[in-house]
Amino acid sequence: MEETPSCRVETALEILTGKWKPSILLVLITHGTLRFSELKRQLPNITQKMLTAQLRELELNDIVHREIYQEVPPRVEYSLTDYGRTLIPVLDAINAWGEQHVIHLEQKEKLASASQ
Amino acid sequence: MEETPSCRVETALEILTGKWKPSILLVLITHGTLRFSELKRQLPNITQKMLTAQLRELELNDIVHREIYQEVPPRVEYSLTDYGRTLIPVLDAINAWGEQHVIHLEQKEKLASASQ
DNA sequence: TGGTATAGTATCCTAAACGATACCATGAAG
DNA sequence: CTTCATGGTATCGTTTAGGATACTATACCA
Repeated sequence: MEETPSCRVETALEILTGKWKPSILLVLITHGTLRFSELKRQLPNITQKMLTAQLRELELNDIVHREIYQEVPPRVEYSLTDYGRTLIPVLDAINAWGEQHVIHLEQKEKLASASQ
Repeated sequence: MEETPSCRVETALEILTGKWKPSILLVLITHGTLRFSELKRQLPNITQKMLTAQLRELELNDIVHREIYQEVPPRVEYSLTDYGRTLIPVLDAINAWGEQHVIHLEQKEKLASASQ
């Protein structure tokens, strides 16, 4: 456990990467509190197993709060923690870069096909 | 190819993730131009295969420039492109969040062991 | 008595990422 | 004519991520 910049970047990226974590976070950011089944409805192709697993990891890192209501059938609600909300600017920065990267790649394509 | 925020975030994250890409980028940011062997020296545990593969991907995405000199033994130099440098603020944001996240987790640990 | 809803686990399988190791081409230096 | 350095490929095996599917507990409702 050294304290290099690349180690810190990797620590942060661990939280954001995985096939589903960005989508889960964005759904929670835009919808606030959601129960498990609602979350699943917003992510049409995720399996129950993956949704559970990713939520557990986010919970372990204090990003997501899990509230269980003792009812039958069960009700479990997920939301961002205050701490989790500190990720929003980071996601925004990544989103902004990704947005213009798509444009950058399109222009590169155009140049490549024009020069043929 | 839809244009959702989560798709853009994932596009950007594809470039940053992988076991070695953050380290490679940070080495190139701090050292400027490096030849293959120097890059490898800075990343003690990477295999030649992985270094080559990751550099090729970064090159494809226009992040890294590869300059071949026709000499024997071969000389190949890698550096960030101008475009690649636009990633630096993003990496900085991720790094800053990762830095305080390490602290956050330590404090959580402390609280957990104190309450036992 | 049996079906329904919710939020999961458990088990097995595939595909992709990653790693270890061996090999290759070139020309200069000895 | 052999050796060395560089910047790679090729091949194989392992490990991890992710997916498909089946199963579970609980209480209510018909």
